[in-house]
Order: sequence, then C-alpha cells, then structure tokens
Amino acid sequence: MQQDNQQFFSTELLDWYGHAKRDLPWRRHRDPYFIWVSEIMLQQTRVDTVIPYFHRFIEKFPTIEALAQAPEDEVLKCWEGLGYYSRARNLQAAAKQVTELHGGAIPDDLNAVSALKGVGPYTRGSIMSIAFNRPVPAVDGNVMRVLSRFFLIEEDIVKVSTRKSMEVLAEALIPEGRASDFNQALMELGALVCTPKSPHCLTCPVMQHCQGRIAGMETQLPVKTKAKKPRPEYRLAALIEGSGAEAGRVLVQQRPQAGLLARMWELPHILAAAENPAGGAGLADEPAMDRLTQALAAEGHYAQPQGLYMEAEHTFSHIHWNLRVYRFRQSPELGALAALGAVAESSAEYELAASEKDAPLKTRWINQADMEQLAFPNVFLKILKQYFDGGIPQ
DNA sequence: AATCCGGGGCC
DNA sequence: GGCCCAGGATT
Repeated sequence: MQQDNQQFFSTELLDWYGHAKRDLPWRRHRDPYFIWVSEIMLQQTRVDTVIPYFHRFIEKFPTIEALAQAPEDEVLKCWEGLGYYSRARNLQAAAKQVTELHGGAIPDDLNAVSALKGVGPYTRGSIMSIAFNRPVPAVDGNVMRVLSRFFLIEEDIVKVSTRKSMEVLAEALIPEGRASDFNQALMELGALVCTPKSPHCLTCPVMQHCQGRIAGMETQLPVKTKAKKPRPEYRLAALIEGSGAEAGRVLVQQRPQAGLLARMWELPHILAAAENPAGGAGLADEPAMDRLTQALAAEGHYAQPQGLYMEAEHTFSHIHWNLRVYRFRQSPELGALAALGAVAESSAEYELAASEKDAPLKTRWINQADMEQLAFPNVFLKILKQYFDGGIPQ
C-alpha cells in the first residue's frame, strides 16, 4: 500500500520534472562549485531573489580558489542586501577549507562535505545529490510541505525530530541512480505547484494519491507552530556631515566581528528604548538629539545636531527597528573644547549601539563612491543613497 | 529545545 | 501594513 504510493509518487514526480523544470543559472552547469554557491544563497531565500546575486557572485569569484583568496570585504559587498551575512563569511571560510584540505575541489564525500562551514543537513544533501548524484536526502521547507501533504503527516515541521523522520522517508523515495533529478523535482514541486497558501492541486502530477488532498486537508498542512513576533527596538541614528577637510562626506562605522550584521557598515546609532515607545517613538526630538550628541562625544565624535532627517524601519527575524535619523554637523571646535575639559564628559549612559561589547569601532568618512565599496544593511543603504542623491526624504 | 541570524513577497 | 516564508550555528 504505502510502498505502492511511494513508487507512484517518485515515478510521476520524476516524469513531471523532466518537462516542468525551470531553466535556472546553476542548472546549466555540472560544476559542484556553482551548485554549492546556489544552495547557500537559496537558504531562506527565494529563487527570484537569488538569480542576480548568483550571476554577480560567480562573475566576481569564478572559482573556489578565487573566492578563497578574495578580501572578505569584497565577498560581503557581493552579498549586500541578501541577508543572513554569516552565510557569506562561512562560504568563504569553507572555500579556504576546500583549497587547503581537498586541493580546491569539493569532495565527493558525505562526511567531508558535512564538515564544511555553513553546510548543515539540507545543504549536505543538496550538494551530494545534485552535484554528485548520491542518494542523500535534501529536506528543506518545500520538501517537508510536499511530504506532509502527500503522506498526510501531521507532525510539527518545526521540530527536529520531524525533519529527521522526513529525511528517512525522502531517502527511501529516491529512485535508483536518480538522486539529482529526484531531489530537485521534490523542491521544484514545492516551489511551483505545492505552494504554501493555495496549492495548485489540479495541475499536480501526484494529486490522485495525495493523502492530504483526499482528506481535504491540503491547506492545513504542514502543521507548523508560529514564530514569535519580532520585539520592537527604538533607535536614534546620526547622519553626521563632515566639515573642513571632511566636507561632503558622512561618518560611518563598522560593526563588530560577531553578532547581528557582523562586520557590516552603518550609521552610528543608539538604543533609545527597547519595547518602550515612551523612550523611543514618544521621545521628543530635543532630548533625542541630546542623547545622541552625548553618545557620539563619548566615542570622540563631536557634532552639533541640526534636526530630524528621516525615519526608517528594519525588520530582522527577531527584532524590529524603529529608526529616527538625525542630521548632525561635524564640529571640530567642540572637539577642541572637549580636549580642554571645557565640555562635560558624557556619562556614557547611552552607548553607541554596536560598541556595547567590543573595542572602539572602526569609523570612516565616506562619499558616494566610498559607499559603493562598503557593505551596508539595506536600511542604512537606503538612507545613504537618499542623502547622496541630494533628495529630501519623503 | 530555544534563540540568534535578513530580507522580500503576498494579500 | 500585517502576515508568511525559509537553514545553520550556537548555547
């Protein structure tokens, strides 16, 4: 029974994939390096988003060796806007592993591939199967959705135990010698037909024996506990315009080695309030600029506030930033006064956001051309582009 | 097992 | 403008 169902599923799916598969850049070659890069980019990210990044990345780093030898800044810049930046750093670290341990070629070996930085159970399976046609399951969110529905599995896909049992099932489904096409077919079905909200059952190649559809439960599967909402944070950022030798430039800083947006560049900012709008959204401009001025001075940046420039928001998986950006003018005079002790030392009650753990951050005065060399999270990139385009924020 | 890591698309 | 989607590392 179940055996027949599995046989049907695998055969029909493979047949469907033969004519329905999309023409994707990384499917045009058999180069394991291309497969690997695409699979890392595709983690938590849609195909349409990845395609332009993939082209740029391969053009800039055509081989594993080129990637291994590149300056990390350039790798990060190439990843700018794609998110989850540890993927980029791990990818380059793994390229060095491959260069040093495997002579520059991705090994056709499950354990060796597993040992690469940034490669977990899913990516290990996708590389082994797609690049080397080895019968290793590659279970991602798409695959869990498809299997949940077809086999009417009501286990919570958020649980690790569920993913593991899905891997056992997915491995059993791989037809002899067809691991590469079959695993891709499974994911392709999830992406094109067995979609999250309104699956296209009428055009599905396996709908006749889909247990979820037969039970009328296709839209209730997979069972998945909801993620928590991101916690709000209210932040005050400084857009400091240089004067004198720094005229035409603005001050940016580089974030610490680890943690949120590691080693990305940003405008200096402070946490005004977590969770509490009274200290954030409800804070008037004057006290906000005051706090910011003091926090900047504590880091040796002397500037005078000019007023509110714009507001911005940025959502991470677990934090929602409400950002108010104030315009400042660099003031060497204030710095000179501070050196004479004429300006009170800041109590440093409000530290610059990213300097909470590490040594003083690297800072730079940049113009528009510099901006295009450094990697910024989208929210700061938008603010800077707006500024350098000379635009008045909306 | 729970938390930390971005960003974009859909309604 | 809220809601949904989707792997690996770390602890």
